[in-house]
Amino acid sequence: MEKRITDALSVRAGIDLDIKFDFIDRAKMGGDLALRFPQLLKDGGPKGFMANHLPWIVEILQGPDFADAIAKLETKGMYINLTLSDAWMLNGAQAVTGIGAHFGDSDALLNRSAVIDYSSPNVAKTLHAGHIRSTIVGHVLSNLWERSGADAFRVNHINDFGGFGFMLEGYRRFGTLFPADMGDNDKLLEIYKIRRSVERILESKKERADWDVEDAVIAERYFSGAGTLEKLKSAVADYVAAADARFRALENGDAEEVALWLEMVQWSLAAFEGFYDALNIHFDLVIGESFYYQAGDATVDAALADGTAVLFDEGHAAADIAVEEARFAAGDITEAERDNLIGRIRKDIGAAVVKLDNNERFVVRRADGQSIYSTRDMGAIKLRGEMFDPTDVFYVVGQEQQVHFNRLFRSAYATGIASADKTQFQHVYFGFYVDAQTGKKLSSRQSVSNVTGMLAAAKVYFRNRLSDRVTADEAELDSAAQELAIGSIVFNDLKQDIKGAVEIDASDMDATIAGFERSGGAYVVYAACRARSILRKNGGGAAVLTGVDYAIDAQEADLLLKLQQIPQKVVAAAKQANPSVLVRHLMDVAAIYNSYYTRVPVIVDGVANPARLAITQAVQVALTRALAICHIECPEAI
RNA sequence: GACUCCGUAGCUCAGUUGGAUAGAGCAUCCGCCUUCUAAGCGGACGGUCGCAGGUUCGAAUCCUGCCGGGGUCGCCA
Repeated sequence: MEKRITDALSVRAGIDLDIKFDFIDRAKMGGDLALRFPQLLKDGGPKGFMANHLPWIVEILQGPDFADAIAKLETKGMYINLTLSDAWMLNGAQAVTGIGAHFGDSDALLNRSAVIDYSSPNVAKTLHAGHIRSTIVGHVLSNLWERSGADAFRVNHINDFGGFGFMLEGYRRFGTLFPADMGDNDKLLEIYKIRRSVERILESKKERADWDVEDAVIAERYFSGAGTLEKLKSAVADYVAAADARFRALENGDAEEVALWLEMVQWSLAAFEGFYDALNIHFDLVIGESFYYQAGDATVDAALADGTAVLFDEGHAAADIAVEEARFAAGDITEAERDNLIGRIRKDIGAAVVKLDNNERFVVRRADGQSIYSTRDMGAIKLRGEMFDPTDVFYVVGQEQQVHFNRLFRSAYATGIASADKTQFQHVYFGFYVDAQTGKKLSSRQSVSNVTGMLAAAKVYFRNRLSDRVTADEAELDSAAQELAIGSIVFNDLKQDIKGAVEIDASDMDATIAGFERSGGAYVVYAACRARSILRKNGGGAAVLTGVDYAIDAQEADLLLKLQQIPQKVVAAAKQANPSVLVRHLMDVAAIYNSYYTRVPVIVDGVANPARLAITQAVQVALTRALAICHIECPEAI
């Protein structure tokens, strides 16, 4: 419809018109569709437009070409409000039902191919709440791109390499000290905990009496005899040196280290699988960052060879320091800033860096020759370019990594491993789960960050709610509860702009899950189930509209127009990398349908009204399919 | 301090890229289950769009400067 109008009016105007179509409310504004013409408005503002352009536009729209679709046309100032015909509305409803399982699909992004990098758990660390967000947002973003016609490649970039020297060394060094009943993966988590505990103590620079109680227990268990800050410091230094040696051996392919590393990675992956199964989310490609190590190293060597990266030596540092001195002398930065920047410049001496504008650097290899995550991220960009030839690459990772990705993307262009003409990179970041009480980010120590616990609690919650109101066998109740649990967590994550924080009440899991339920996921699912219930009662027969003369009312018009907009919303959500664009629209649809359902009976005295049945079929199909794009399944009955 | 995100109703958030009288949900209050599922529906109450300037026929939206909050600050990932 929009295209039809744009084409017809553009021919007459002699230019490609960019028309804004606003969907409006019959009850409030007296129409379905409002037209606005920003280009024609430029000359002379609203008054000029009304004098020079309005008459011919009205003439065309009221002419025979649009008689089938436009029932009424009104002008209000600079707006042209159209009321669409009843027949056009009902045809639209029939079309939605006809498209069925493919409703929501379009070819808007047909020539694009997207790599979506999401979830990215750390081997040997516990999955925290942020991984749920990344996993859900990344998965739904992939769905959105796929359904908009693009190729979407779902990639899980497992962090299986960085810091692994600590694991390899720790596993041997602390092996006899672990509790006897500790499982393999838990040992890895324990090693990480040891490292964090002693780091915290050393950072605090406090003596034994003032150590954090939990940290002190760990330190004493695994570093026996290190009862003073000084002794602990040297014991840890010894551990770090040994860990570095292990990591170097791993990088160099030492058979024994590689074998143990592979075994450890498997322990973690097995633990992650449980989480992905519970969410029913899977990937096209699960590759550890270790896979990209050699490619990354080669990328750095190539960049060093062609001069896009440099071994940052005293000379480079002196030049950069001179720049900062000059900025200080010119009064652009304060003395403290200058000292801070110079400190950082000195720190980078010896490392391989990509020089960026604004006197920034991106370290791509450590001074001691070891790779870091940026090395491997560069390798990943190179190899993915060869594997997928993407037009768009999304990294669905928390907002705390903004600086890293900003520099990574600039470095990718600077070193030529990606071309700005061809590939767009985007860091899709999201807010944290925060404590509802304090507004602060939840720490990984807090129990709610245990993802499997959250899912299990949600399932129990919905299982109890269901058994109160539905009679079904145990298996059906279980699967419905599982779908609602996933659906409500997913919906809660996607209902608002993903940049925002999600509040969790860490002290009360039931209240938290109830909050998820209220956030709207169950509401939308419920609307779809009611529609299905009517269709079931009618015996599943399709609506026959031949010879039906039915006057569409204002609410029906609103509902049907909203359904028609869903495919556009899918595309908009994909392009903006923001699923909430679609989710909010679905909440609107559900609200209108719930009201309609209560107000207007479809089946009276055992006979279904064909037009209302057609509308109900369309709503059922549209909601179910659109929710599926958002990774929310509708149970048969709730 | 630098960078970045945010500030709209008591609370949580929308606001279609500068257009019509700024919208939802929750909370509060009033009504509705003998009628296709009440996880629902109808109604009421509630706003100086952080503050101050500027651009424009027109600003919650764009620009500048303040104020307040979250996050990050790099050879960890």
